[in-house]
Amino acid sequence: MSRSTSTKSRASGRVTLSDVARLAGVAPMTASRAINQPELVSSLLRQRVEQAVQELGYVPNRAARALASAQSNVIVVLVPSLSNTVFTAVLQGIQDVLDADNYQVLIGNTRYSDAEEEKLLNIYMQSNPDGILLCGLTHSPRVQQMLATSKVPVVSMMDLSDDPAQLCVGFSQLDAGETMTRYLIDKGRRRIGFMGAQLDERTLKRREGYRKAMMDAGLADPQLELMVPDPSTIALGAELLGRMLARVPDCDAIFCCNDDLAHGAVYQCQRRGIAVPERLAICGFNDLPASAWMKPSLTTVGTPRYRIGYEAATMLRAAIRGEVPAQTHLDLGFTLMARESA
Amino acid sequence: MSRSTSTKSRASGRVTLSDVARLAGVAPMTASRAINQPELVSSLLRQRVEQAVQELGYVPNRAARALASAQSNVIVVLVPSLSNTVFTAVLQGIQDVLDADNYQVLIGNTRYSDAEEEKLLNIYMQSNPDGILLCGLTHSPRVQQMLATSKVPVVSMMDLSDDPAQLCVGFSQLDAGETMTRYLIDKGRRRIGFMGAQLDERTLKRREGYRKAMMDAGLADPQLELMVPDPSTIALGAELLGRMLARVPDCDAIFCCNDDLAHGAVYQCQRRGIAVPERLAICGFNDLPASAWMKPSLTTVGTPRYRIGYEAATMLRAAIRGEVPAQTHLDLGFTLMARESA
DNA sequence: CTGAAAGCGCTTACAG
DNA sequence: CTGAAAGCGCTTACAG
Repeated sequence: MSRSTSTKSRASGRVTLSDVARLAGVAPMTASRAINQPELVSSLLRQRVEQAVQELGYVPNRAARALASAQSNVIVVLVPSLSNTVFTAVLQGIQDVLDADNYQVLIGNTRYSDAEEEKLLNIYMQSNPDGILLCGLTHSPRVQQMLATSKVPVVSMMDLSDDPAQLCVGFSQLDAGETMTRYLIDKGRRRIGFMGAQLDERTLKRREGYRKAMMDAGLADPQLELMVPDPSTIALGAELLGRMLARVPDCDAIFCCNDDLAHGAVYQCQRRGIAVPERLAICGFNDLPASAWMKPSLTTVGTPRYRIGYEAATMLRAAIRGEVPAQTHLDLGFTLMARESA
Repeated sequence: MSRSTSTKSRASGRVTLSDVARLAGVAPMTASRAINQPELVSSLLRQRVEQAVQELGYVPNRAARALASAQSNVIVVLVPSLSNTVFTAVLQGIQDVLDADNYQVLIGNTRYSDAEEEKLLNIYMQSNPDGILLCGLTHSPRVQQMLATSKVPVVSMMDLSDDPAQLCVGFSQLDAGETMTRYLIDKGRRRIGFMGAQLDERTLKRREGYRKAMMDAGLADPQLELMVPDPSTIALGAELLGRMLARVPDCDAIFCCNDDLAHGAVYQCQRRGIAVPERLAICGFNDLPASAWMKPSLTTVGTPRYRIGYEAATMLRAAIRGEVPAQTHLDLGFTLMARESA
């Protein structure tokens, strides 16, 4: 696999801009312009360059461009999970904005781990990103420091910050948790359990809302909270339902921190012959596709995940361009979906 | 926001390797070695460099490294969907192999479109990837040409190729489709429908297997095939079930090309009071988490998606290192999951 | 509208 | 084990 020439050159063998320029009979600078800012080049030269590009199959070298221009056109997105469709919908929204714009989106999966987030961000900072999209408001001190010193624009997704300076797009997880709980209380439920898994920031916020509503109604009871750090799955929901009923036999409703858990709880009730919602009301969070179709259909909270990604990317792009944002906090709201299960 | 110095410098203001070297009192080359190949540097200088890195908060510039070394450490992965958990599991397997290795994984979502695949690959080739991971065996001529001329190692995922030279990891989609159909025939079903959506390569291969089994049993009937190009969803499965029964009233089993469709079909049967499996057997493909838990539980085909990603990434890494693969085709098989619905 | 020069921040390929 | 020189493939910042 030796090079055909015997020079000591480190050339990669790939076609470069200089090759294109030579074939087109112009300076590399002109070839560069013809490709990136064609309106600045006479149509004659532009055509000659375009033809040379075609003929040689020229592919620009992104690393060289990034180095010379000090602009990477890279956007880093860190999500806590790829198996949770909530975040893949967020990613879809992001890509729909950014793909069209010649941005390269680096997707990192933090697996709900602060340490992993730190590690990924550390690696991705090497790519000198133009902007960063994160999930949630709380991050490790080192992550906060990295972001602060880099001065790269950041938009936080999913929740709304208390800090007015922080760019964020989402909805109040706390309000949503409170709203769902009040709905159950209004339906006459009294012994309302809360089932939480993963114990990520959003689950804890939803529980805060649950607590607030229970407290206000004078129904609070620590026994009613069942929290485990395991990842949310249907299987876990099925298991936790059993544990909840064993611990609180008179439990008459369960607010699951997300739909996966709720699905598992409903399926478990079907197996055990527990009537939903008559004997036990069950509700979830996020409104996954199956929730509307299963029997009984699931009462849950609809969340604007696709739009969160879409609007966050739009806001980030504006920030990168140095535009002053019309608003730093974009509240996209949530929707209570009252169905058969509660 | 002007620079503090009045030089014409294009310097980005970021800390560079030279800054580290200066502070450590060594040449940039030595600083580079201390960071990337520490075993080649005396422990004294190594420590001085490490301290300088800490003190300055040095972050290496990946673009500069890629340009100088002609090695990007980028791996491109193209999947047809991010909302389908099959592919997010594949990605998980890939990341578990590659994240540890300082590779940067670029994830592209082709949305089941050849044109989009072509566009994404075109853009990603600018990053000069060390290797590429694709889903499926068939690609547009231009994609094939790009891959051929670039000489970048490629591993195909999901199915097994007829071409012995093509690196691939997966299982026979055709055999799986045939196996599931024979299972239904062996159960005494005669009017077995096939419901397919998206019409991607894998769905068509599964249908081929279905046809083969039906033909062999003398049960083939074009009326039994219901194929639509729309994306697979639960809602679509529910709708298609209605259309299938309207068209083939004596249909006694339905093989859905994937679990989403099957879930929708089962839910629709529940709504219409159609007994599953007594009146109508329903089965799916992929064994998503809900399939084992729903009532009736879903008969389906278990597929090794995480392992496909894991093994494909492992094979690609070996190919990048120039190792001769022990085998070019890795068949990970599939498992018929016989449950309640069929 | 076009181009010659310099430089982005690293690593290769030597030489000592 | 250490380092001076050159170069990777582009774009910036000028100058004409």
